[in-house]
Amino acid sequence: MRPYTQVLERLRSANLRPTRQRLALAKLLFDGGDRHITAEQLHGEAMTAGVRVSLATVYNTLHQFTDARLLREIVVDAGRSYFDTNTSEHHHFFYEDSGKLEDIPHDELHVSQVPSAPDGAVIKSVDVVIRVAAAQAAQ
Amino acid sequence: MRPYTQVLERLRSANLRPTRQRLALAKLLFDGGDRHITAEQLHGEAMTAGVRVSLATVYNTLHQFTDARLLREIVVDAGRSYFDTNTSEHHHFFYEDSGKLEDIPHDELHVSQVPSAPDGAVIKSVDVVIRVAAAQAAQ
DNA sequence: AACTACTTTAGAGTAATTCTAAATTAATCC
DNA sequence: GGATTAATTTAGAATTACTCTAAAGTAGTT
Repeated sequence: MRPYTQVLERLRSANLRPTRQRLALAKLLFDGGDRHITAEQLHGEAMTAGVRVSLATVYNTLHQFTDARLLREIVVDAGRSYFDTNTSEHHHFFYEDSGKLEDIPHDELHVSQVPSAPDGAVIKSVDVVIRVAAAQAAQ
Repeated sequence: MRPYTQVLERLRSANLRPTRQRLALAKLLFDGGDRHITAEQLHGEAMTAGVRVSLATVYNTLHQFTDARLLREIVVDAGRSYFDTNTSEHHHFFYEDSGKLEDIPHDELHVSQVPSAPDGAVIKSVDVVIRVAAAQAAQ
């Protein structure tokens, strides 16, 4: 269990204390490669791993990590937020049947001719979601 | 108030009876050009217009219309579904500040090199959302 | 060790949506 | 056109995901 230098630094620069709960959640989030996870799922994993942490703290932590750019929030499903440990620019497949998300590497999909934002507004992100489902009638 | 031939036909082909509530909601939805509206908003409009209809029926009707391809459901905001009266292929600007959606015509934005769906799955849609906010720190 | 500010937490509260079971209405059949 | 059957609507309860609150706990500082 080596010290998470990157996490620690990010926490410090965001003025977030490296508490037991934040470090345990960071370990669950960032030790498994690229992940897409909901708050309830992460809370479940913490419980399973024997980490005592409340659901409220999981929500707080996910939002703080998102603000600190350690996570990215993804909305693809009504009434549920996913958090993505991959913060680099990329897009997603969304499996409607299972509710799973999968990264599409940045170089495998290109959006061209992005219209400019209206006056006084700036583009915050360009999000592409390709929804897929078990083979049957498409669209 | 001419008879909504298209709506009536779609309802018929979806085995949905043209009830007072469905016809009134169809009128509110399809009489104003392209619209992006939530269930609560539509229910509010119905109330204002003096149409007696329950919120449950508004939800049922929106989903039935979506299944009948009269509407398209759009998820851009955690915990809120929008319904779009424009069912042709196009994408959206989402104004994070106001919660408003705006169409991007199909020919103004192009997604290239769409990766193919994994085996056994089909692509149901490719949705692009450009999130914009009042000018300040971008991304 | 003491102080102060930040954190965590249980549980209440909220918003959007879905469910349920009873009442209503539409379409069909004589 | 009234009776029958099946679809529809509805109020209100239930559910889900999430946020808030205020009290107790913990971290960093002196």
